[in-house]
Amino acid sequence: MKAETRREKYRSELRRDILEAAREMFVDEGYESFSMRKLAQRIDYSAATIYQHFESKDDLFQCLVRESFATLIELQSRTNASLEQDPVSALKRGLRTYVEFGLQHPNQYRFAFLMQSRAGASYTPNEAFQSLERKVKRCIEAKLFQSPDAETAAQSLWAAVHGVTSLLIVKPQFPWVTRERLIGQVIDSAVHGLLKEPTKSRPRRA
Amino acid sequence: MKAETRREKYRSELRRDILEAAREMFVDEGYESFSMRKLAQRIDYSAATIYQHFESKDDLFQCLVRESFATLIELQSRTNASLEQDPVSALKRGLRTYVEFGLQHPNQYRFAFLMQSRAGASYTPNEAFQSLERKVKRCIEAKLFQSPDAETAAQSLWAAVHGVTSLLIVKPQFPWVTRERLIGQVIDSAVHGLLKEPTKSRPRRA
Amino acid sequence: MKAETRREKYRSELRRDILEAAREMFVDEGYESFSMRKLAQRIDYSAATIYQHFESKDDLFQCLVRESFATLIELQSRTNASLEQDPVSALKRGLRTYVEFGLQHPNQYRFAFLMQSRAGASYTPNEAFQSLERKVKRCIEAKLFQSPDAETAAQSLWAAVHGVTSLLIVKPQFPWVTRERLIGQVIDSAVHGLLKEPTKSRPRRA
Amino acid sequence: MKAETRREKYRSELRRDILEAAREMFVDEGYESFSMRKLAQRIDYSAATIYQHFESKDDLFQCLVRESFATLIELQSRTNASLEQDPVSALKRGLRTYVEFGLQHPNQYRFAFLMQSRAGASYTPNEAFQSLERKVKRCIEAKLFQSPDAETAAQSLWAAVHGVTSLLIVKPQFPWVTRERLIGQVIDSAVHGLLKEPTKSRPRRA
DNA sequence: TATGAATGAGTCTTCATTCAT
DNA sequence: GATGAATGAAGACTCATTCAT
Repeated sequence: MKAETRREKYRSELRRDILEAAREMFVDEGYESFSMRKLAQRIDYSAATIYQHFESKDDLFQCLVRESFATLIELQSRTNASLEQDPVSALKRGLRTYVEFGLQHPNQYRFAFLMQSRAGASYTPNEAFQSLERKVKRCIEAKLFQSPDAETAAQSLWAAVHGVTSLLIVKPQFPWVTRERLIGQVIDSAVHGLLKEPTKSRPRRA
Repeated sequence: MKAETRREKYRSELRRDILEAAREMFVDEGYESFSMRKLAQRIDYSAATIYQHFESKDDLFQCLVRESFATLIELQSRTNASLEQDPVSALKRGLRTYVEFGLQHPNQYRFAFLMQSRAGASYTPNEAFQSLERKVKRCIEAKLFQSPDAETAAQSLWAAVHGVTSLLIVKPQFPWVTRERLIGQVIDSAVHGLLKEPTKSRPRRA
Repeated sequence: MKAETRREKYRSELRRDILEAAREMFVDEGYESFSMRKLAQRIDYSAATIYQHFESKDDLFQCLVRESFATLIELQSRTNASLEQDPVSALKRGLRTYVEFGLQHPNQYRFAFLMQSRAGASYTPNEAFQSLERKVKRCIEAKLFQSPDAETAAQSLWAAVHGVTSLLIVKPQFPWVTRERLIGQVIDSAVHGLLKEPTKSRPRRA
Repeated sequence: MKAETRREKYRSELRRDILEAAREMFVDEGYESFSMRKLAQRIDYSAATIYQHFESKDDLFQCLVRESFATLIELQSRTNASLEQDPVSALKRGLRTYVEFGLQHPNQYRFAFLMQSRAGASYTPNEAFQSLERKVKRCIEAKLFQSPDAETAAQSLWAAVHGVTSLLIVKPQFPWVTRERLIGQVIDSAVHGLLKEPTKSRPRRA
């Protein structure tokens, strides 16, 4: 029994090693340029070994994508959990988390939100979007938004954060202002555009 | 004479065919997965023929990118021409034009803003962006914006419109609210987020 | 008639242009790397035009080789013609001409004397060798050589000059002493090794 | 253990097969015309298999060149070991060994001295030449040569022996006199051409 | 369980050559 | 007589994957 367990533990450790190395390489090189052989070399195992843990290159990649989404969703729900009194702050926090996730997992983000074709659709659980919608609804319930239209609100917010995220990923060489500044401005504008006038505390940016 | 002309016409037609087919394929499969052989097969010519029109895969790709940008830029400059008195309205009009361009030429848009080739760096003529920046500056000169930081303003606006545009293109099956409504909300939020308080005439959306 | 002639003249001029350009390119790039298209480009004609003057790449090349040999043979016979009183000097002159020919037409030389296979054999008219033999015989008739064995003498001389020539061609990057010095030494040794003792005026090289 | 060994043995056998086949093909067709595909076909393996043993066409070629030189050098150094009192005899023996090496390993010789790859420059280890130079220097130290210029002397000797060797290899169908006779004459002439007069004991060849 | 060996299919690209115009 | 267009065949090389050991 114990031996079994030890072996299993070893097995899953190797699996993790593979995933970790693969994640870095996918991000660095993109899906097509990623190669099983290079991965094998990097983790100092034979290429065949990888196939005992993952069916194919695609399988490996999808595992990573699923993991990433799980992370995103968990991050989002954690944001939910920590009930800030202010639903607007909570909303902003969620949006920030979304952007940060994208910047940290650019390849998964690409696959999830920038590609259309092939298996593309299946990669896009919009669970992440639902989390955003929930936060919007809380703002509406608190009568902080001009309009009770949660869908339009959520979608416009999504558009805004997706905009920054994807541009920063796809055009890294563009002469952007500080990431901090840009992301802040986008989120602030998008959220404040939905708020009722008086509630609004405008951001104080130089 | 006539023969010459006919030949030339034929030649440029073939060139167009290649470009059109290539565009679709690049969009469907991404830069790396795209293959000259597959393209050749699709247009029912030998691979070698393509090389009489384009130096290399990369050359072909760049031509498409350039085309896309050219189209967008031309549209933008047309918008510029019609000088509206109100710089904010002009700005909004420009943003709308941008989104509409994307929705009407989704493949061109993809090329310009959603794809990355390996050689990436040099492919980003930001002429399109400059047109936007000019409109922003006019608003700043008219003291309508909170901050004189034209760059941050322009970039945040770009992020917003790029967000809607790309989401609508890439996720057409998502249960969006009306395009009109969504686009309006995004643009309004993004622009109003930059305006000074009093100037602001909030949009009247239900 | 006249028109015909003019046309013919033009035609043969073009033929010459092709040959001249091709010769340079063959020498620069070697047989395999030479390309009809590059040749066409260089002479500012279409590739197809070349095929109206030469059946194939190989035909073109063989024409050049034949020309080269004709040159070599002519050079040799000219050496013969100018009857120097001294048959030894005539012999040496002939050997020198041989080496110089090789260095000036390295690619033809390669094909003639360094390659074995394929059509190789046909490229090697040993007429050139016969010219050498004749000069050797004159030395023997003048009782200047130790042995009356013209064949051995001629072959050993050929070996010597072929040795320098081919080494200089194949190993250009070797740190050779002056070409002049090396060639001189090789020829002097090879010839003097055949002479009768007293006749011998040793070369005075430092 | 045994399995490992067997595998290794098999592996190195295949490596040898590849090398042997490649050598013949390189010799037959020249560097450029040689093709990995054709090689693969000939040894009845896929082209990809070759790449598990050699990095590239050039790598394969270089291995063969190195092998050839190694063989020659080993033979030469064996000659050096047997110190003969007479430096001239030692020199002649060395030259003979050189020629014999060429005749006994014509393909190796071809590689070492008759072929040129595009990347040429670095392929010429002149270690083999140095062995010859050392023997020449011993003659000079013994004041047997007319000139103290070891370089010119050694190079002219190399030219002579290379000349016979390569002609005998490349033109086997030529009506040569006896190999013995020809080689003897070439070496004698080349060496004696360098000696001081009185020392010279002319060869007594009919 | 891990792996070395092997491969078929695929990549981009270049070439000599033909043919209708 | 000259040529643009077109192509099939070939080049080196890489890859994901399978399988016997």
